[in-house]
Amino acid sequence: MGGAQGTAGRTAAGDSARTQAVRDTAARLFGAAGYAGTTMNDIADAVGLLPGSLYHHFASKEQIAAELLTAFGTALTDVATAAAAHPPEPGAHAEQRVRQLAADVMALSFAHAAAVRLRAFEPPTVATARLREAMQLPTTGLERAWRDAVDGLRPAREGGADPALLRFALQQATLDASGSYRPDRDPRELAGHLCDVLLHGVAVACPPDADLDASAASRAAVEALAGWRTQEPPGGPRDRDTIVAAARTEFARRGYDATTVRDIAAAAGVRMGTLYRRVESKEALLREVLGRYSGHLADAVTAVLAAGSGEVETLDALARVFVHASRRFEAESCIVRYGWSGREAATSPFHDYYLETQERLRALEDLLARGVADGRLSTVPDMAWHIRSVLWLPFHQHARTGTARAHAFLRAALLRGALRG
Amino acid sequence: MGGAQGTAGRTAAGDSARTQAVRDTAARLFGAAGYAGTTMNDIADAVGLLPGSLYHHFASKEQIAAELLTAFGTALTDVATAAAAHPPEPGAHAEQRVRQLAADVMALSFAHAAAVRLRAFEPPTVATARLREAMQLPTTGLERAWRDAVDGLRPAREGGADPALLRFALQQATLDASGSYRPDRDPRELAGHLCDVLLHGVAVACPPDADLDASAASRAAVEALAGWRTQEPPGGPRDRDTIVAAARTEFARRGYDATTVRDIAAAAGVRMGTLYRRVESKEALLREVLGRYSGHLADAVTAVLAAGSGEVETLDALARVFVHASRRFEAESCIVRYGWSGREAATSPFHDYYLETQERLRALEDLLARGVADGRLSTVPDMAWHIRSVLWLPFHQHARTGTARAHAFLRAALLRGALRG
DNA sequence: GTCTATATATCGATAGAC
DNA sequence: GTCTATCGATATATAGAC
Repeated sequence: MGGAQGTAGRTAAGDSARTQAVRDTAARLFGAAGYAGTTMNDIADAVGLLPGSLYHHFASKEQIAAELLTAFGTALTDVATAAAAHPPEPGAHAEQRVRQLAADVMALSFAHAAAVRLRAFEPPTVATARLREAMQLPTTGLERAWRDAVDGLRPAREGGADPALLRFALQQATLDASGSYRPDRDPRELAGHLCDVLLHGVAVACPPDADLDASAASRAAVEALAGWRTQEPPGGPRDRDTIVAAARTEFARRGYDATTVRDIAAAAGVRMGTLYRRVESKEALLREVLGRYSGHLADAVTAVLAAGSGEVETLDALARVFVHASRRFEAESCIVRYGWSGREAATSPFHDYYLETQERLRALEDLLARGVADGRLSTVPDMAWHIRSVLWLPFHQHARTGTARAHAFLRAALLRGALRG
Repeated sequence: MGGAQGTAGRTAAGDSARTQAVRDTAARLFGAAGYAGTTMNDIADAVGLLPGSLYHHFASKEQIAAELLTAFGTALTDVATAAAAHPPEPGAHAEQRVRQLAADVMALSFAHAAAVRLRAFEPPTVATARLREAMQLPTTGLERAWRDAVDGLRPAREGGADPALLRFALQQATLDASGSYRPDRDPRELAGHLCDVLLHGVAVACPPDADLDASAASRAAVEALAGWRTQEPPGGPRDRDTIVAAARTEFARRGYDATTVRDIAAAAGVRMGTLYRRVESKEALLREVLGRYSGHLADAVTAVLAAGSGEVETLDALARVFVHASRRFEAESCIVRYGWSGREAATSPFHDYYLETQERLRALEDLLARGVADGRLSTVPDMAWHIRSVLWLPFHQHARTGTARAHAFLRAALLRGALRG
């Protein structure tokens, strides 16, 4: 197995060419704009039909999405089954097995980008019961495959990368890859470079923990993190901030698109009239939530970069920042994850946030370039993208993983390399 | 109790005037055009709102209908409870009790015409589960009230009117009255005249059964009924007649509006293309079904009227005809029952059939007028309407009632009077 | 298999009554 | 200042016809 997993993975025997065209078009649009963000009208326009005619091919919008998810699940099971067919062997082959699995899964993630988007980037509350069921991919086989593959690696040294977190990172990053990388890249090459980063690390020589903890960048990070803790006291019950806080919670639960102004008003305990007296629009609420979030992030990142430490120490401090950010701003992480679609459109309320993340990515690229230039960092193609996707992994979602353990893993894997001795 | 049961029966405390206006308007339109025949757009137009604005007042179209049905059920229970409060006494008061109950129920039927229409004249298949549940009126109390009232009447002579069928006729005719009479009549007067007809009969002197059976009208009726039995042999499987027969069955099951052309094609075992090759339109199918039906009815009625018997014998023969028609053309009876709304519109596919029923009603009126003129029939206001509603009662729906027993009941009640000695 | 017409329903936003 | 009732736009879906 392994190889090409093109649109063939989504075809169903016996379907007419037009039915297939509808499915493919829907997949493209779902992948780009999400389920709620894609209307039957959009699909019909793109295919060249009238909206009602779609219902000759599919019983409902939901059914199209469910079929895409099912096809993805089937393909994943096939990959896991093929991986299980070759029992793991310790030693030299082990790394190759991990790389093979990463490449296979990442290829699937790209081939089924719509399903990935639906499963991982769509808030569960917008989906009906049937669609939620289809979102539950059969990942037990895949988890077993990752466990076998990672267990085959040379046992970690004392203080090395936590194998459980390594499994988690590899599985999560490869499965959701199509949401983290640009679609024109080769997923198998990306998988290889991601493995380079996680298994071998990017620091040519890495200082001991004590030195990293004592760096100026680290101290700047810790200080910025302390600033995040300042919680504004909740004002009066009908205060504007109360509404913003309610919007934040609701956006995180349902996603921006699926959250109605009525939801927010109900959660804030006010009526529509009051809400619209306090805030301009639903979009303004999102901009405010994202603005505060991005401001906090920018403060911390700027402080770390300005501390003047070496590139390795700076990268370590950034890891500390992002690990804490995933926790402290879990709601905002959900919001941007769900709302990531259409981010590039200038009219999108996510656009400003998107631009700021692009700025931070460029700053990271500059940092890495300096590190490569002065010989402190090894180089890998698209290194900034890989590092960003690893820094943003939701480690806190993995059972009992606190920020300290997550940060320790990032040091061990990202800087020193999970396989390095 | 008893008295006025105007729109007050449908009001709900705490509703705004507009909400009440929406409910009342919906009731009016549902009563006139049925559930499927009334759109939210129609209601909104009539109230002076946009369709979407209706959803501020009611969660769904279904909810409006369910509230109307519930209000009708509550009012019926109140009537039954009030009737039970006065235990029945044998003797002179008994007839008055029956008349009181008939008047009360018929008044409710008129005040809740929309609910009556929804419950009795709407095919169950168009309703959702929740609406079907609301259609199940709490009639056990009412049945008990009718049993008590009718049992209080003087026991029937040997060969007199069957008390069970008398209960059935009174309950059915009063409950569905708003579907059988014009809405501008006073329901309490109508109830009184209906009781006159059923309890005292319209024949001044009624010949014995043997003479009725031997009349020329009776022989003409029996001969016409035999003609109905000629079943056209079902042609080829894709024959036009096969499609017409399938349409007849489907229309009866779901009602004309709710039956789709796809339903008919599936039932006939043909594809849409074949169907449209054989028949002109869905409407043409209905016209053909109703045309055959009306033709058979007209043949029988014309033959009976042309037999030249006396008015009493002729009426008895007509009773025979309609009792058999309810059975032989049960499907058609359902179809016209469900499709009765909008019958007066010239564009309605039911219009032709409606005109023919009007003709038959006029013929019945002429017959009755002759009978009154020559002293053979007693006179009651709107007599033809009452007789028609009794002749069309679906006796076969009452447990184990065959045509012979139903015809015997009509002779005993309609001609001789259930109470006459 | 597709079109045209139209159904029920939702949602962001706002005007105006209280 | 607050909230109710409304609009305008648009969503998903169905059905007759060809």
